[in-house]
Amino acid sequence: MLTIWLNYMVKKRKDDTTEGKILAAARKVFTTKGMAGARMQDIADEAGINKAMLHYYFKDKEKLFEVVFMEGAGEFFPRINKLFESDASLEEMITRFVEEYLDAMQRSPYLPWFIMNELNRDADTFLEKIWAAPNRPNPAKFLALIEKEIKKGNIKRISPLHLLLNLLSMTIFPFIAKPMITRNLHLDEMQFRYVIEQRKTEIPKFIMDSIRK
Amino acid sequence: MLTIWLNYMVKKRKDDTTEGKILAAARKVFTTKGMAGARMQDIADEAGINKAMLHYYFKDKEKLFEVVFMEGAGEFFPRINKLFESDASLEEMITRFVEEYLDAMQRSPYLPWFIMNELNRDADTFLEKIWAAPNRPNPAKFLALIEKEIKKGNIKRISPLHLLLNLLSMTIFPFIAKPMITRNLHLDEMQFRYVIEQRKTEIPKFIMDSIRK
DNA sequence: GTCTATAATTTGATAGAC
DNA sequence: GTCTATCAAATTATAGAC
Repeated sequence: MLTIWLNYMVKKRKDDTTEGKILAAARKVFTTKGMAGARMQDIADEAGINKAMLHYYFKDKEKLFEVVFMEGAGEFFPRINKLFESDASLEEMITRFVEEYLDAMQRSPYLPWFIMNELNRDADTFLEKIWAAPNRPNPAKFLALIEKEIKKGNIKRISPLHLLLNLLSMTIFPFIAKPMITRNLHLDEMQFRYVIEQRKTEIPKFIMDSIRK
Repeated sequence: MLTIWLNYMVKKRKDDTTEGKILAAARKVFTTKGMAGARMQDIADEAGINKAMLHYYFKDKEKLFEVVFMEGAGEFFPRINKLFESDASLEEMITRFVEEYLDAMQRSPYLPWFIMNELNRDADTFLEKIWAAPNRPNPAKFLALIEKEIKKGNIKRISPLHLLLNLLSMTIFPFIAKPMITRNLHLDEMQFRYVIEQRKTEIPKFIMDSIRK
């Protein structure tokens, strides 16, 4: 009885089903090599099965890629929205956004690069679908809040647009430039993680120091 | 006599030779689609010639890619070095770096993405070669200058590493995220150029406001 | 559902005429 | 140097046995 229950729990774990193994493998290969560079054979090997299974479960390469991409975009974009749609103060908003975003990206470091990458290749195809999703990125509220804070005299006069760009840049860029950064600054994996950890406080401090009156 | 001279001048223009046409086409295709996504046929079409010519001039795809990549990296990295090795003051250094970098990228907007992209794919292969080049990126001097300015009490205590990361992020990231940015903020090509133009003053101001005592 | 074997397609590269 | 036609290799996709 216990074994049945254990079996059930284990079987339920996504990564133990064939479909789950394929998805995990596809995620890994697509996010590191991109759509064009990924090979179906690599994905099959990574999943420990054969190519035919990939087609059995996901029809063709494009379909499999789309699942992985949309899943990735779904993780990448809503975190931006959390920032935009929260009711917190500006400082709190910024702090929490940086923290949560860096945490999420520590778990999937290749995600920012992967999303940006495929967006550069095929912006219209994918942005169309992301756009249609319920939690599409909407910076309007964040921009409006900054305007309000300026008018209330709480922060310096600054372009809301550029503040937003600065925030996103400082948070996301290090993951995209990771190979360049680790190499040029002689950082190993652990040290890079530590630098990212530091940025959770460094970025909000840097921003607030700049806009505080 | 005049026509001979004119002919000579015209023939000398790189883009009018077959080799020049190929290089220009390869630049365009490789920087937008990447090594894996680029097709030799696309390059040939873009150049207005046939595939055989590509191999006649550049042996194979990999060799052609390497020429384009190293040429691009040669343009991308030395501008970082100009910052690192100048004798200017910190503020002047930052201002000039941002200005020159954004100018260069306005001319080749896909360059940052292209370099980062291939570095993500094949970091060791290319960083090895870039590293061997005489003008390899060397942030040490910039980091040292920041330390000095802190000790002299000219600026706030701040982590030099994070300041460097912030500077690079804010300058380079918008070009990598261009499709996302233009789409989400409803910017057309002209407006994007204008925003970049604004950043030449916005970024240095943002940084100096943050680190000034 | 899973496998092996094979077909079909795409794409890089070359041969050979001009 | 340039072109057309063709080959060779890599890669996606499917057929069919179990």
